[in-house]
Amino acid sequence: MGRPPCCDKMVVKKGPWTPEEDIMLVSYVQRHGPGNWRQVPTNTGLRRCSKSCRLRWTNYLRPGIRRGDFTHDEETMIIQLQALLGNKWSAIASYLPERTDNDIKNHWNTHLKNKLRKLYDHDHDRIPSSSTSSSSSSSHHISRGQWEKRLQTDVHMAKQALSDALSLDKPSIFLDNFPAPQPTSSYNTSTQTTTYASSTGNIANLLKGFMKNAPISSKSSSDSSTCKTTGIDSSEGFESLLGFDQSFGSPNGSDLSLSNMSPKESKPELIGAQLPFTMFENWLLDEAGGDDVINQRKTDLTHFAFDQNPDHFRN
DNA sequence: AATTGCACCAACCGCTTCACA
DNA sequence: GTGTGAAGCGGTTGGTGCAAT
Repeated sequence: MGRPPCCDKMVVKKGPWTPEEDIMLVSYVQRHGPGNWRQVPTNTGLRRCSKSCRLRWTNYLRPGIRRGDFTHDEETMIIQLQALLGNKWSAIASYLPERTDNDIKNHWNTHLKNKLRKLYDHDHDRIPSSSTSSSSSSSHHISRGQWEKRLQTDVHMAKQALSDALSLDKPSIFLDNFPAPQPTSSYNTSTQTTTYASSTGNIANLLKGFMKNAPISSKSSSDSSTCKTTGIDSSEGFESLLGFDQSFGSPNGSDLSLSNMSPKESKPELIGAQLPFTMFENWLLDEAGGDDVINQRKTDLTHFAFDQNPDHFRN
């Protein structure tokens, strides 16, 4: 016997939220705080699944969410974090506190993934197929094996750079560019009171839209035009975004430098904060095995020299 | 002007993890 | 240790708007 549904599917409303519903939810959360979502439909009269309420709050109404255009720096961070973490959107979102995991996921799926694919397809086109020997290939052609090896190297270098960043007794380029992860969906209740008081952005917009009697959610279009204005269309532009050298002269896919990141974007209040062992460390060290191996790896990583290949930190 | 195809993104679904009795 | 409900998470879907034909 399966788990009973979280709510009566015959009664709950589905589909886009109306401004009225948003206001009901916002006012409830302002009074009671987020959490206990099960009670929200009952207490607010909203004919919505508790899950839907939580999602609406987390992904849209929650204060502190920045919507609209992803900056170049944000895109760079997402790409690099995705390469490191995979599709762990909540983990990635923890490094971009103003963005929701859903937003990042959508942006990745609709923009960044396609750009990466184009980039790699472009390179694939220049790679002789494995069945046809590349004995006569020109100098800028590399074999499929070489290409795959370089990809592996990219990932390896990224891991090394990251590990170095996690070395606590050494200044870290990584730390300067990636702020400590922040809790995302699990809303930080210790700060919520003040945050509610200043939850001007989303709620003000919400009310503005409500006053105009215009749906606010549907495409806050000016917001969602994201890459139409800022997107990098050419693979050449995307190279610069990634720091890739498309000719694979060096494995720049591991470039963790975000030196062009503005102070605002790098969230200076977080820089230098001692990182607790996070999922990054766990992820790295999980692979290592026993404590001896871990300690050895940390020692090794401490001596990893970033200037082995200055290209890694080129803009 | 009508139709079609595509991009975008909010919201949903179902599985997993967490917390607690 | 086990069962149960709540919350978290990632993949997917469906509605909307816009551009191309």
